[in-house]
Amino acid sequence: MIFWADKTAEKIIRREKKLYRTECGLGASGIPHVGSVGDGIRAYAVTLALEDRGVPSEFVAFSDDRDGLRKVPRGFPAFLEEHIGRPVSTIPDPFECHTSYGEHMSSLLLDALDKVGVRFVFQSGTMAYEDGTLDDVVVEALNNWKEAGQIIFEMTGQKKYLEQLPFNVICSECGKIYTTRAYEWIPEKKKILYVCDQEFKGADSKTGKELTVSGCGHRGEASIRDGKLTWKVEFAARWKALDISFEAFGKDILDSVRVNDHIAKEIFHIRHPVHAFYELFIERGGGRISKSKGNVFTPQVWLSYGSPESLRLLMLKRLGTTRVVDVEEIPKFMNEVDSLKKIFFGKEKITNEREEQHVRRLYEYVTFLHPPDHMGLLINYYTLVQLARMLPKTVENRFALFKDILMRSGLIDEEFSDEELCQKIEYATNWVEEAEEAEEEEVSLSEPERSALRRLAEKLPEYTDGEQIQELIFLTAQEHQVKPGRFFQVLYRVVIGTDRGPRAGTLISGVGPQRVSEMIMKAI
RNA sequence: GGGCCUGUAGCUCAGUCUGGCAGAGCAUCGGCCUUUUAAGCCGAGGGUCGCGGGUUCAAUUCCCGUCGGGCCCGCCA
Repeated sequence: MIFWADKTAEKIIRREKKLYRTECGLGASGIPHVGSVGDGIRAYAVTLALEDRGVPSEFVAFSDDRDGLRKVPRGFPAFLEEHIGRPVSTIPDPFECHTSYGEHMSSLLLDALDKVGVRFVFQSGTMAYEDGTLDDVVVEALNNWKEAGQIIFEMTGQKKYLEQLPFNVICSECGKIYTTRAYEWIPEKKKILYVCDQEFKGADSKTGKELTVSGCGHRGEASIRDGKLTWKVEFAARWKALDISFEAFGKDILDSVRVNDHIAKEIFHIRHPVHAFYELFIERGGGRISKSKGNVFTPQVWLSYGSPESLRLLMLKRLGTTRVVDVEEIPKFMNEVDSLKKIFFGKEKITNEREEQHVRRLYEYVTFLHPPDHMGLLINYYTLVQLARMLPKTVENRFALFKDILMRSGLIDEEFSDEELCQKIEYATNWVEEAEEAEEEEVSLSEPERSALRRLAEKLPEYTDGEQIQELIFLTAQEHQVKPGRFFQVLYRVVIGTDRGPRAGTLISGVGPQRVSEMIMKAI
């Protein structure tokens, strides 16, 4: 097997379990970035690979909703400032539609996973602590906290946990989790002594100002359910408690994972899960999105311009290399899905047999191992973008026009459903309206060109036939001593904003001569 | 201070794991609808695979070094 998820599954399956669980952590402290669904999609791919081998598997989405809020996200209400340092599951939902801030955020991610077609079992971190799921592993960690602290120190040089328990208590007075220091573990009572005397630096991303959050000074005694393990041991703890066989992770938490792998072995006496390491995504420009609207690049944004398949492709294709990802990449991935599909259905050949196998398997995973029976619609995304550019949403019979132009130009002749086409048109339309960089190049017109355009605009409404319109354009150009080539270029620029396009007559008769006439008049 | 990714055609990148004539898309150029710009088709040009060494019959691929681009960790979660 040559696909990474299959290789990973082969490794995992040697562990001989009844049920193989894959896992990913879900951040719940901010609006999820498109990269955040990657963990889930990758873990789910491994679950599919395991099931494909006939063993049961499930994917657990573990929400880190007991993590504290460290900064107020851009555009969020100011009252959140006073909640900095508290677990996100105890902070009110600023949108008032969920029971907490944390629940709101993780619901966004779960919604995205759902839309992408990932099946998962949800586990709230807060619940896992509160209902005792993690009791045993917390006790085990705390009983060995000195040793754990030593491991952390040796691996990272961090001295903090030589002196304090790897456990963040939620202060019973002020409710903050990042300002406490747990200094004593009383095994026989299963109690933790702590003091709320720490400082940490949060931030308000709106103002950019740094906020120092201080503890309230409270001293208290906490139970093992009144806080959470620190990340450096928590992963290992939940791997054990939930019996996790696989977890992917990004470069940002590489250190934590290394430590946890070690902790898993030394403290919890389990084999750490099989991992898949991936590089992070970086954003280049972000297009218009972030600039004008202050939007972050969420999975939902991706899914408004691209299909679930395209997003899966992004996440599954390659793990190990840094990728630039922004909205401009979406059309490329849409087209790549089509090209994988072509190869899968044998419409296009790859000479390298190995590569062909890889591509076919990749396509299967892009469909989450449910490839369609028929190839269906293949259409270049940019083609739809161009069409969408000249057929605004308000045009009557928009879908019929799209279809007609595409059919007539022979771009779609395979079997496909209207639904399929409609969906792709919608993606491209959203793309044109929101994501495309408007390249408003001024058309500099010479006098003859201007008068030729005016003349054309006057005559156009009298015509309906594409061929005759084509003829009209040509004659108009000649009458005004404009080179036809130049005139067509000008015309395309005025009508659809590019230098070239489909046969002009067909195009104009499709869009409607009256409409085009108005567009020309407006432009000159 | 520690670590990761990356450098291949004008541009964006495959290919490197598993060594075997250097690839795609876009762009460029030429040709093709009886006069025109054809979201199409056919064809062409274009690369010292960052640089220097090593291993090998053979290196873009493996090893060592080096230079450039970028990122993560070094608070915490």
